[in-house]
Amino acid sequence: MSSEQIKISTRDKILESAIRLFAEKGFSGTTTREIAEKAGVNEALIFRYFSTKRDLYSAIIERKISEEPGFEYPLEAFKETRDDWLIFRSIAIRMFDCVEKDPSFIRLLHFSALEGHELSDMFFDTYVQYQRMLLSDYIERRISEGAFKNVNPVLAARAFIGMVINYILVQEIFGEKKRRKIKREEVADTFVKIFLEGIKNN
Amino acid sequence: MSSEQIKISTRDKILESAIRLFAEKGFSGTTTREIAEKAGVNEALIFRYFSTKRDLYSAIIERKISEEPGFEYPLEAFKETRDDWLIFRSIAIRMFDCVEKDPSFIRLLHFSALEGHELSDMFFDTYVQYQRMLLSDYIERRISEGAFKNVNPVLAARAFIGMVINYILVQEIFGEKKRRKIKREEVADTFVKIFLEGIKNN
DNA sequence: GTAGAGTAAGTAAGTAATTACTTTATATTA
DNA sequence: TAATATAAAGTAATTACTTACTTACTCTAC
Repeated sequence: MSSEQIKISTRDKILESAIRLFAEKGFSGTTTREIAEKAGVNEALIFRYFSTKRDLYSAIIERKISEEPGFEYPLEAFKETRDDWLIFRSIAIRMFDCVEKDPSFIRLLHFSALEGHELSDMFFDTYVQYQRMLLSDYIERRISEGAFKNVNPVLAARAFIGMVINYILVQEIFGEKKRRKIKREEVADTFVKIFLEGIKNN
Repeated sequence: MSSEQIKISTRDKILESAIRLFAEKGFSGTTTREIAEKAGVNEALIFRYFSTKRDLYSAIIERKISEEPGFEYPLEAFKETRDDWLIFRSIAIRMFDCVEKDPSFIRLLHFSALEGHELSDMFFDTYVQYQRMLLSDYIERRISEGAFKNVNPVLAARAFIGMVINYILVQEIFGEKKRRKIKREEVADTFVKIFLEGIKNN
């Protein structure tokens, strides 16, 4: 009870290293031997836990889908607050946080889409569609309240998410990370400012 | 001189089918046998024209880099016009056009970045960086003229490009293409409206 | 407590298929 | 004649995946 050793199961070791490798080099760029080496287990064990390499990949995506949603929002805030600045800013910051906490996530998402994995749609829906829906609902309400201009709320949501996601994508995948280093807060503030000034009435 | 047959060289046939396959399945997801089959040439010929598979990939990226820049702007317009609406709208439309004309382009760009090809940086610079620079220069000038708010011009440029690119990306790579079908013009108008209203003074 | 049985975890070696790439010998064309 | 193409066969390495076997742990019976 006192000195409980944290024993990482073999299954988890395999999953962990597979996530990192698939995120780094994609499905067909990663070999099961590499995965086993990185996990420090025998290659044959992979196939004891997962019947095929593709199965392992699917297990990873399923796990990512069911895991803490990464950028989960204060949902109540969406319904009670009308503090646009706070809401949009917190969404942007939350997206930055999510990617910083789990850098393999965005690479996995893009690899699985490009490589056409069967679960990539669900992956996409869980994160992107859901988020977009929440945001466009909020925008729609603000339009009907007369606070926002009368624009297509889905397009407006996509505009805002697009700014942020694309910024992150360029940093993470196109490796601009190291070159420029603008503070996240400045980025978020600028984007929110442009967007809100652009959509607000008056 | 009269009945000049359009003879597609073997090299071009190989390049052509390799572009399509690499864009579809990535570098490590594509085999040289497939490329040869699709091109209708013998597999051995690939290695007569390109010493390795990697070489072929590089040749493709180099070709895409040197090719007509896809979305080339009316550069003079940037310096002479002050019609913000026209400029931003034409940029957005031009990006839509480019991707529609050559759907493999955006997939190649993303695959090469994810798979970490050595030329992917140059690829990125040629298209994204250059375009961003043009746009941020324009924004900077408009700020100094007092037409735009005083925001970081590079961030503003990235905000606008991000909206459009992300929209395209989701349609093309995450396959939302078929589901929704909003007219490009409506998308462009909405984005430009939000952006310009957000950045303009008064 | 210990023998033994049952089960899970681990391993080395090997499978057949596929990979990028080569070779050689034979056509076709300019 | 000389470059360019083809087909077919073959290379060594690598691939995903399997096999047959050993070890380690756990539970039960006495």
